[in-house]
Amino acid sequence: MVTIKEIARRAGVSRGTVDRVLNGRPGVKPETEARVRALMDELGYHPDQAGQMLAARKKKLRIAFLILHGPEFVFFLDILHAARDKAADLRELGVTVDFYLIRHLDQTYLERLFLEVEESRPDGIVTLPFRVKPFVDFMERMHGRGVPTVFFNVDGDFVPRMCYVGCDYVRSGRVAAGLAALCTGGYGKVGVASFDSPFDGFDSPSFTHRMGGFTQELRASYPGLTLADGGAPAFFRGSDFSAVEDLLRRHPDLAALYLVNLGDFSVCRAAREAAGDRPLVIITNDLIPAQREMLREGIISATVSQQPDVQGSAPLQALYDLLVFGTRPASEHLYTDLLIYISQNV
Amino acid sequence: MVTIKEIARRAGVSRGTVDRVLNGRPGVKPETEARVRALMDELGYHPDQAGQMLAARKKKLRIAFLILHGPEFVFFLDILHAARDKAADLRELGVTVDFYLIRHLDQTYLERLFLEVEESRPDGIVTLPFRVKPFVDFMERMHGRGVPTVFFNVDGDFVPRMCYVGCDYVRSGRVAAGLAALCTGGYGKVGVASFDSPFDGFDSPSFTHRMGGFTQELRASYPGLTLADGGAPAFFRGSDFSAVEDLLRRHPDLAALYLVNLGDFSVCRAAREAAGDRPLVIITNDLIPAQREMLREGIISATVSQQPDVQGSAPLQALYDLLVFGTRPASEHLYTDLLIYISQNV
DNA sequence: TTGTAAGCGTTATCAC
DNA sequence: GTGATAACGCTTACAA
Repeated sequence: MVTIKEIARRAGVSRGTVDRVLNGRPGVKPETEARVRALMDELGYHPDQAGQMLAARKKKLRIAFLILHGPEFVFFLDILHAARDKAADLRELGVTVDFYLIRHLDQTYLERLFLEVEESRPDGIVTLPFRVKPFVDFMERMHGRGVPTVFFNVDGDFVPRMCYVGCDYVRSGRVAAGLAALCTGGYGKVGVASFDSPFDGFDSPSFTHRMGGFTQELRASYPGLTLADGGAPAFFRGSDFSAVEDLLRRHPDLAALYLVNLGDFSVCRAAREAAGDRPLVIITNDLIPAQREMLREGIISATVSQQPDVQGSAPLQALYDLLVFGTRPASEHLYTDLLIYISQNV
Repeated sequence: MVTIKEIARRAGVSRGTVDRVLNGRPGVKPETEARVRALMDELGYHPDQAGQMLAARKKKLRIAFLILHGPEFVFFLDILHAARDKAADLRELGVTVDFYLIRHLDQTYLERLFLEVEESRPDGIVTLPFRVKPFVDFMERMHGRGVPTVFFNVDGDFVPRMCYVGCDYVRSGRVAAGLAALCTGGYGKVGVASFDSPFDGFDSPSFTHRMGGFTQELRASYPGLTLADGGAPAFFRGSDFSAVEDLLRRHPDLAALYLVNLGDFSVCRAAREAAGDRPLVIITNDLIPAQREMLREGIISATVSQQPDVQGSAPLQALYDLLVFGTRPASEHLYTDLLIYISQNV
C-alpha cells in the first residue's frame, strides 16, 4: 500500500508538501509538484479512506437537510426516515445533520427559514428545489461561498447544484405504459388520472414528464392501446373523486387506469368501485403503506416506485464523499431505479 | 463524541485496560471491568469506525471467495463482477480477497482446492455450499478455527455458517405466479418448464422452492389459473427444447409459461416460435444480457431478478464488518430483493 | 516554498 | 492486572 509518507520519502520532500499537491493548495514550486505528481501516478497512489475519515472528524462537518413535511407530503416520510437513519450513521463519523421540516410554502416563512439555514453555516445542503425568489437567492449565496448542494426527488437546473438524486420521471411513465400493456395484453382503452394540488399539480415536472413518457411509450410500442379522452387526464381534488368516476362512466370499456400523482390514495378504491364487476387494471406510482395494502387486496395491480430510501441516504453520502474524500458523483444525475411492485413482492 | 480515552480518564484507568474490556480480552480485575462497563453504558460509548478501520490495516485481513465459473454458470458472472468491484474497494482498506474460480465439480479437484484455501489461512470465507463430504469437512475445520463463512446464492444449513446472502426462492416463485396472473388477467392455463442440469436440476433447492412458491400462490390466490400437466414441469436438456415445444403442442390454449431455471436461454425463443401467432406470456428468473435483449424484443414478458450485485458485495461487506467492527449481520438470512424487470426498466 | 509536529480513535506490544 | 507508547494514514496549524 502506497502512502503519503512513501511518496514524500521517494520525492525527497515532506508529507506536508505532498499533501499540498494533493489538495491543490498553493505554495509548492511547480518543479516539486511535477515530481510529486509523477510519483503518485507511477506508484498508483490513492488516499486511504480510513485515514481521511479519521482526520475529517476535526472538521466538525455540518449538513443541512430541508424537506417538506406534513399530511400533504406522505411520500416524503420514507425519504425522511431513510435520511434520519443515514444521519445517525454520519453522526458516528463526526458529521452533524440538521433537519429543517418545511410545513408550508409561505414565502416569508421560507425566506426566514433559508436565513436560518444560512446562519448555521453548513458545509453542505440537501434540499428540494423551490421555484421562488428567496430560494434562488439563497442558492446563489451558498454557491458563492462554495457550499455544495444536492437536490433530491425533484431536479432544478435553474440554480447551481452539485447533483440530483431521484427519479427519471419520463422513464417512470414509460414503465407504467409497459405495465399497462402487460396487464391488458396490449389491447384496450387506457385512462389517466392525477391529483391536482398547489404543490404537485398538473404543471409539476413529475406529472408532465410521467405523462410524456407514458403517452410516448404507448404510441411507440403499443398500437393496440388507445388513450381515453385522447390522453387528457381526469384531475381530482382533495377527496372529490368525481372526475375519475366520471371517466369510468364515460368509458365502460376502460381496461386500465394510470394514476400519476396521488394525493388521497382512496381514489384507487373509488375507481375500483366505479368499475363495478368488470376488470380494471390500476397502475400507480410510489409505495406508501396505503398502497401496500391495496396491492395485497388486489385493488392496485402494480406500482412503480422510486427508491425513497436511496433519495434520503444518497444525497448525504454524496456530500460526505465530497467533503471528506473530495470525490464528486459519477454523474450529476443520480437516477434511482424504477422498481415494480405487485402483490407478492411488496 | 465519547472515546476510549474519555472512558479511561473517567474510570481512572488506561486506554489499554478499556480496550481489554471492550474486546473481551483476559487480564482485567472484575471490579475494574464493571466500572468501565458502567461508564460505557452511561456515556453511550460506540467505537469509532474510522479508528477501527485505520487500526485494522495492521491485521492484513484475507478473505477467500469461492465461486463456480464457466459457460454453464452464466448467472454467476454478475455476482463475480460485483464481488471483484467490492474486492477493489476492500483492497483500499487493506483487505485482500483471493478468488477461487471453480470450473468443475470433480470431488478430488474440489478436495485439493479446499486444502489450498485452508493453507492460505484466510480470515473469512465466502462460498457456495457444496453438498459433498470434502466441503463439509473443510467447513467443520474452518469453523473450529473460528474462521467465519458466508454463503451466497444458495443456502446450506447442513454446515455451520455465519449467514446467507441470496434469494428467498419460495417468494421468488410467488412473485412469478403474481406476474403470470397479472399478464393473463387471472384466467387461463399456465405451464412450467426448467433446465435440467447436473448442477442445477430438478432436485436443486432453487428449483423446488420456486416451484413450491409458484404452485402454492396460484392455488391460494388465483383460482382462474390452472396448471398445465398438473404442474409437472417440462424439463429440457442442453439445447434440446423438444420437451417445451411438446408442452406447447399439447396445450394450444396455454396462456403463460414460467421458465424456472434457464440453462440455454434460447429456449425462450423456441417457446415463442412454438406458440406461433397466439399470444404467450413468458416469465423467467434472473437478468443476464440475453434476457435483457429478449425483454426488449417482447419475447420475455417479465423476469424476476435477485440482485446479483448484492450477492457479490454483501458477503464481503458482512465479513469486513465482523472482522473489523465485530458486528454480526442483523439476521442470518440476508434475503435479496425480488426485482421485477419488464421491457422498460431493464 | 517547505518542514515539523500534533492529533483524529483504535489496537497491539511492551514493560511493570 | 495494568499502564505507557507506538503505530495506522491523513490533515493542518505553525515554524522555518
